[in-house]
Amino acid sequence: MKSSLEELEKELKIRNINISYQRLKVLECLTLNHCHPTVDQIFTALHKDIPTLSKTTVYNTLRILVDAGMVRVITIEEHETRYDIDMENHGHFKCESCGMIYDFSIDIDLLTCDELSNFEVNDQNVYFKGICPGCLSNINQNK
Amino acid sequence: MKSSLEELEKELKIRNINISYQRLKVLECLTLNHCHPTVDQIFTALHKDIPTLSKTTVYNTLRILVDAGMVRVITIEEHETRYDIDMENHGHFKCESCGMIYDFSIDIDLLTCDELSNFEVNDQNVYFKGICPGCLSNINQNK
DNA sequence: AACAAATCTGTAATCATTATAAATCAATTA
DNA sequence: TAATTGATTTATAATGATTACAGATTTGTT
Ligand SMILES: [Mn+2]
Ligand SMILES: [Mn+2]
Ligand SMILES: [Zn+2]
Ligand SMILES: [Zn+2]
Repeated sequence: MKSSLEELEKELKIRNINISYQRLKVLECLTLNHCHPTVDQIFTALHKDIPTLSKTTVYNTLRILVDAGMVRVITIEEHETRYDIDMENHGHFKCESCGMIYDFSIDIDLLTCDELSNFEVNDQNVYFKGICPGCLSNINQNK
Repeated sequence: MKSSLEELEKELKIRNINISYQRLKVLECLTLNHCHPTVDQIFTALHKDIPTLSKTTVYNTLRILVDAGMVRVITIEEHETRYDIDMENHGHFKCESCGMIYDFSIDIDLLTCDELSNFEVNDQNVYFKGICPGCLSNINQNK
C-alpha cells in the first residue's frame, strides 16, 4: 500500500517521470480513492486544493501515468473512462443500479486458453455488470 | 448459423421488432461479417446498396437490436464501439498491430468467483490485447 | 538575474454520438 | 382509390468528452 507522497515521488523517479505538484496530486487522488474515478471526478476533487488546476493537465497527467504503466484505463461504459492505480490482474463489477464499481480477484487460469497459444497477450481485461448486494436488498425491501 | 433474410425476419418478430428493409440489412451485415464492425463500417458497407441510408438509422437500429438482446456492444478501445451478433459467452482478442479482433472461447469457471456470490451478474465481458500470430511472424521476418 | 526547458493553463478544434423535427413509407379505413 | 394515421427514416443541429495548440508560468542552471 504505497500512499505517502514520498513513496509516490519514488515511483515517478523510477519511471523517469519528472515530479510536479499536479502529478503528485493526481497520483495521490488515485491512491486514496480506489473507486476508479473519472477525469471529471479527479478534477473536481483536486480543484479544491488547486484552484488553478486545468482539466487538460489531468488528462495529460493520466496519459503519462498510463503510458508509464502506473495506472490502467477502465472502460466499462462507453463515454465513461475510469482510471485504476491497481495494476494487479483483477476484474471489475459495475452495478447497473448505483453505478459503483467493485474489484474482484480473477484466476490466472484464464491464460490456459490454448486457442490463444500463438498469440502474444499483453493485457487482460474482465468486467461484469449486474446488481450489487446493497441494491438487491433495497429492491427486495421495496416490494 | 442464422443468416437468411427469412430467418432474420423471424428473429425480429419473436422480439416484437417491426421489420424494415434497413433493419434487415443491418442485421444481415452483422451476420455475414463476424468481424465486429463499427457503426461506420456498417454504414459504409450498406451505403452501396442503400444510397439514401442515414447513419442515424444505423445508430438507431443498433440500439434497438442491443436493447432486444440480439446484438452485443464490444468496447475494447475508447472511442471505437463495435457490435457483435454472437451473443454466446466468448472473449475477444484485439491485435494492437493490425487492429483485427479475434473471438476465443472462455471457460464458465469464471463464474466460480465466490467474491461475487451475493451479486447478480447479468453480463460478462473478457477481452485481451496483444499481437496476433500473423503480425508476430511479420515482425520476426523484418528482424 | 538571465536563460532554457519543462510544465501548466485556457481556448479552440475534433469527432462520435444523441436529439430533434420534417419527410417518407406502410398499413388501415372510408 | 384517396385519406388518415402511425412508424420509420432522413438530414441537420446539439452535445459532450477528448485532443490540439499556443501562450503563460514554473523550475532548474549558469
Ligand atoms: Mn480496480
Ligand atoms: Mn465476438
Ligand atoms: Zn448497487
Ligand atoms: Zn495482427
